[in-house]
Amino acid sequence: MIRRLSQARERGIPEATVARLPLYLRALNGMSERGLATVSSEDLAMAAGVNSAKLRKDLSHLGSYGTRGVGYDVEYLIYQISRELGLTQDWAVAIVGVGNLGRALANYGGFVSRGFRVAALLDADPEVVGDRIAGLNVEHIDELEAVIRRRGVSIVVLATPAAAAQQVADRVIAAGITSILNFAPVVLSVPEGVDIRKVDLSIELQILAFHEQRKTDRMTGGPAMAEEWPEAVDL
Amino acid sequence: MIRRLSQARERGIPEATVARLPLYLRALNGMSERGLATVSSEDLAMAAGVNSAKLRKDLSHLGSYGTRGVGYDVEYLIYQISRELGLTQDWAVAIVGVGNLGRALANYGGFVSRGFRVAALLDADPEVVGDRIAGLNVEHIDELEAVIRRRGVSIVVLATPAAAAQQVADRVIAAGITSILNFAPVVLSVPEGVDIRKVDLSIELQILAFHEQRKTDRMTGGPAMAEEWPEAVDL
DNA sequence: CCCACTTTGTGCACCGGTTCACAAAGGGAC
DNA sequence: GTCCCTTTGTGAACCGGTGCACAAAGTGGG
Repeated sequence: MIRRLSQARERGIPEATVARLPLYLRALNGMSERGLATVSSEDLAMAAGVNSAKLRKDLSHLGSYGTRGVGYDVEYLIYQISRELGLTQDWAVAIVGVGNLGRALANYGGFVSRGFRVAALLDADPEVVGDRIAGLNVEHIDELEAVIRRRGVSIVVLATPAAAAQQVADRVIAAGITSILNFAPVVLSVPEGVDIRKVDLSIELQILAFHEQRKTDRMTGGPAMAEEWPEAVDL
Repeated sequence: MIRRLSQARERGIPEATVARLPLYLRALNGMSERGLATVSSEDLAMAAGVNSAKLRKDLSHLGSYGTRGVGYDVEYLIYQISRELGLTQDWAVAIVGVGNLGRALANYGGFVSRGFRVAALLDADPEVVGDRIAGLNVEHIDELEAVIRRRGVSIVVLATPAAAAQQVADRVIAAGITSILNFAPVVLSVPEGVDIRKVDLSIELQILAFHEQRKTDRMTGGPAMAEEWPEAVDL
């Protein structure tokens, strides 16, 4: 018991590990549904698409929850990971910006299934304010602070146009929010202590394009180094 | 000229660098619009939200495109990064799965602005096949291989339900696709040489929740270690 | 032409994360 | 109780990436 605390979760779980816990959780939920009682690190790692040594080290950061010679108890591990991630509590999420993406997010089932609940939708366009989407009334952005307070919102999803994102971010931060998921293609500047995660669809495609280009270059006889850049391009 | 090739892009740009190039590109485009001719690593790094040494090292992997004492020529650097990322060519993208998310992606402006063109929408549901979305006819999934060939699609975006994703992935890979952007919450298993990038909205929220929990724990007098897990939980 | 100033490109030390490989621990058979 | 088998938990080497700090390279003024 003392041992567990000492070398395990005492202080901080590596960021890389935190990012993989949801993956393990999903795999475990699948196993739970299929009625599996225990699982080895080998099998779970396979299902989550990672190396088994990495999985074991990740889990060791939470504590010593496996049984040597047997594996991990599926239900118990689900509970432990859920608790560690804070999914045993209910998180109220507000989505700001109800365009195509905001609508898609509001209707996305994956949120509710975990501990997340879309508690508010907000937009600046009077045209959409008042609309009913995914069982919620779209409220006006002027109500932002009031809505956050009233509904106990603690995570905000930004799905606004790029131009509005920083401004909205400033307001929600002033209202006490410290966790933001940003879909707008801008670099937000935020004070110390505020967590921002960014999802950028266009960037993902650009990374794919880079690799795809490399692959096709290779096909067609290697990158055409010399002619690739005409030597004297003066601008 | 030989020097540039020797220590620079000869072989491979670090993955971490590739992931940041789109960021730099966006910042540069903003500067170009505002009429800036040159920019220092300090300013560009600021705009992209990274450390200036990192920016310089990243750019040095592409070649030696700056001028000491001056900075980087904005237009020239835009050209070089675009070319490196393969954005000087036109990429035909197919979106499979025209639910809420697929629709949002089809209408998302960020794609077209870079070298990406949504060339096809496909779905299995006869209800939506034939619909016109973002100027495109939704085609039936049975046409997948034919559409990929006919339209010269080289990147596929998966926005299907989780249950269908692996099956669709297998088909597009068999049809010769080697770059996939996956929005379905599953771990796809794919052969060597196929690039998968994954965007998972629910995972991002879970990571935020983890940090948010830590923060609020700290507020309320540190994590309640002892009582947090009742010692003997036997399952 | 030379000097002072700016800014790049990079060597180097450092750090977080990954992977290997194995000792420690538990289960089950006899 | 002892032995063998399985599987965890982790020490240690390794690897990619980060950031400091500075030499090299270029600009502009006098």
